[in-house]
Amino acid sequence: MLKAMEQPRPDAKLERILATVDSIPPGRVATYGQVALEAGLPRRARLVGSALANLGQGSEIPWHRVVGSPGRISPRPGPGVHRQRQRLLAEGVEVSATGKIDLERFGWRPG
DNA sequence: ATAATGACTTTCA
DNA sequence: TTGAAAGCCATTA
Repeated sequence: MLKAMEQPRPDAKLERILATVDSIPPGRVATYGQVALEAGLPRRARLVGSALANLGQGSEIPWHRVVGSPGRISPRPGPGVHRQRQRLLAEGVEVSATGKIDLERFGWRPG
């Protein structure tokens, strides 16, 4: 028998991560580490980044609501940073020209 | 199995 | 306050 089909869902973790990101309310932002923690995966901040990087264009996931620990949009190649800033501004989140966000005011607080 | 990589985080100068 | 260095860990090569 082929065990090629019985994959133990490598995506299971990513599913949880994406679900968590999807639960971030509009006008709020969460850090990568925070998302990982909420998804039940402590210390997996980088995995969250990978998951988002893997998203297609047409994804419904609000990836723009995820930022780095200091409340700053994580630098990356491409126009992603700019688009993220635009989307956040459109939601009413104050983003400085350098991509800084006040987590005290716009940080997501689960619970 | 070993090594390199990355949308991260924390620590230290 | 800023920037470099090390720590972390699943995914890829």
